Amino acid sequence: MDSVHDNGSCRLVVTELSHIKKLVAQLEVHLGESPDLCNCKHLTSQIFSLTERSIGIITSSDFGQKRSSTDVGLTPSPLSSVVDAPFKTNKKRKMMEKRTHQVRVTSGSGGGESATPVDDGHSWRKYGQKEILGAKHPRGYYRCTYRHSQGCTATKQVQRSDQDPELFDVIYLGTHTCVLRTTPPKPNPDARSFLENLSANLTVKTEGLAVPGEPKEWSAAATGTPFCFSSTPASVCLAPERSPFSVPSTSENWGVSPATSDSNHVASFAPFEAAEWRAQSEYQEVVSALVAADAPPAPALDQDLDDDLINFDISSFFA
DNA sequence: GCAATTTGACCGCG
DNA sequence: CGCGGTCAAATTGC
Repeated sequence: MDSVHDNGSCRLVVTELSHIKKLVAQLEVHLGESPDLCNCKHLTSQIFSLTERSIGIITSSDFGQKRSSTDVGLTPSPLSSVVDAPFKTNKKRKMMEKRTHQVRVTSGSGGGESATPVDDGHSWRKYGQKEILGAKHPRGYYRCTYRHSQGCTATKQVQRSDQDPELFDVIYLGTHTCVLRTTPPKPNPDARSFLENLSANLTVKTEGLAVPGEPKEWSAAATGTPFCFSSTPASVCLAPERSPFSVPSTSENWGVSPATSDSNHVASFAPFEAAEWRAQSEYQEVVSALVAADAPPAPALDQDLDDDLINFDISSFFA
């Protein structure tokens, strides 16, 4: 974990992110000349602020150490960490493993709350919600949709952070024994092509410039593409299948992920299968934020991911 | 009509 | 006894 905070690496990332900022700024200038492209300008500003945030996170050295009172007891470790917490000898109650893990959702356009932190590739069904003492936001309880049909005992709890509305604590309990649907082709079999694809899409979007002002703005964020490079998930986010997310009917989506009951086709990244998740997810988070998808973390990518992906990122992103 | 979500009640642990 | 977790009836959405 400490290795992640290695100074050199951080500096590198910061440098690269700064580079992105510059590029985006340039891009914005260019876009400014074309009235049609104001929507893209909007995107660039989103990218810009996102990048800035990432830099901030990194330079704060603790990677988003912002404390939220609710963190106490939930996530002993910093942002987006996966924690193995051997359960305190509870007799019968939950001898299952517990993994805590924070997820940041960036809704970019300030559209307020977005609906779902991440979809982890499993189908969850909400079975409860509770106000938690001392926490502003209630906690949502989810179990695997296939609990009965396949006897899968996995559950998760999702709670929004008090202070940072974009931060969610997700606690996974137990392991999935259900059969994951056939893993769809990973969005990033190769980071390079992945990003080329991305930039290609960006280009297309620049030209297409579909309906800007639609209520999409919000739904885009809620749609399961929390990281907003676009308001049209299908085009940029490389996970077009994810769009059918139904925003929970509640006005208070605050964060209980929409139980992804319909996420049959979601690019899978299962916290349990992807054992590599650990601390490197700190970088991953930044990376995935930049990449506008939360899917990438596939078992295949290991520690190499950090550096490689970031490098790819920077170089091919706007190239 | 079915499946998913909501929400108050219930239960067990500390 | 309070709090957190789960259950299950009612409600809502597709």
